[in-house]
Amino acid sequence: MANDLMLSGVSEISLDDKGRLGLPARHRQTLRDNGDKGIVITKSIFDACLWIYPASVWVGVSRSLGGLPSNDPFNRSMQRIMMGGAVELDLDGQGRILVPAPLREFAGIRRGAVLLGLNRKFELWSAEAYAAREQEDLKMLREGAGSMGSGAAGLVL
Amino acid sequence: MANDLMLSGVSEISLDDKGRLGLPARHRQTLRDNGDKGIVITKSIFDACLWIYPASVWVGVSRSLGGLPSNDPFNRSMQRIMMGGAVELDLDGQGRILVPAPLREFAGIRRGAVLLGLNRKFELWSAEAYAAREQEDLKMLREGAGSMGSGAAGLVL
DNA sequence: CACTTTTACCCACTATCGCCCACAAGTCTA
DNA sequence: TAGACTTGTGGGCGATAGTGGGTAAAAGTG
Repeated sequence: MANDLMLSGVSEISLDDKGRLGLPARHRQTLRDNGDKGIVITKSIFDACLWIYPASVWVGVSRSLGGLPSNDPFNRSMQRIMMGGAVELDLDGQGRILVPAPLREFAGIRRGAVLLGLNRKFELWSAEAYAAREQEDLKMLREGAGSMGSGAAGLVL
Repeated sequence: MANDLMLSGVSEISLDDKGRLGLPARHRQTLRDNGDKGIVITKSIFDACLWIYPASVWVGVSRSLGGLPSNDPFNRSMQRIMMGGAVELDLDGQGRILVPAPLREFAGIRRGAVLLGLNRKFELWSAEAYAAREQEDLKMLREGAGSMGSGAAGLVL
């Protein structure tokens, strides 16, 4: 069941010269268990990184996106970036995907990359961008812990 | 029952060259009694240390994290650090776990480490970082006892 | 229609991880 | 006090995951 997916974990991955990215074995396993054969890769609307969805999750996401009223410019921007950037891909025999050049460029990914499991999707960062992002995240968390965002203040970690 | 867990105590542990960490026997026993076979290790959002959750506790934490609205940057940072960092591991035959290299690096752990039981989870520190942290903790407590943090003022210790 | 570029599939190598065995030191018991 | 057991640590080895490269088909372009 797609809603039970719990993707997580950092992986340092290197793309080869052809732009292929090998999905870590544990994630391949998770996707298989979930009945997913394909994945959808698209642009993040928040950061210079890519979002990678299991195909079964993407259908729900794209449905929600498509259902947004398009009189709102923000919605139109979101649709253009996410729907427009979305490419459906299958894994090759070695469990790899070819990340399309425009998307690689969008995220500044050359060779070193970092793949983050985030519940229902993955985020793919260039190694450099991720290192910077991690520092920013930590800074924000450590400075702003007293004024936590919506819903987060009551979390018991 | 996961909510009854009462992990406590400090242990000085040394990781071997492969990055393996042997969980102290008394904690292994506690986890067994609790019906936990796996553990989840992730990054702390507050300090340069790692959080180690029994798998049964983690499911609740990750569900809470995943449910946070992602339009808030603070939430996204939290999700990226905690969900993104989270790796599920099983103990090997000797009751050890292999701490993934990116996480070891995050916490600056090389060989000497300190494991703290904190109710529902563990904190894993590098020996040096923990020594420094302990000094800071004591300093803060002695100087700031009059202005205790949220909820602590009324504590009967 | 021919040529160039890209992509998909196959094979192959190497570093790493997971599992097993082994030992040393400390602790409890008889 | 001595022996047996438990616990913490080290290391070897086989399986496999991660990466690189070649080749043939397909698609795009002039």
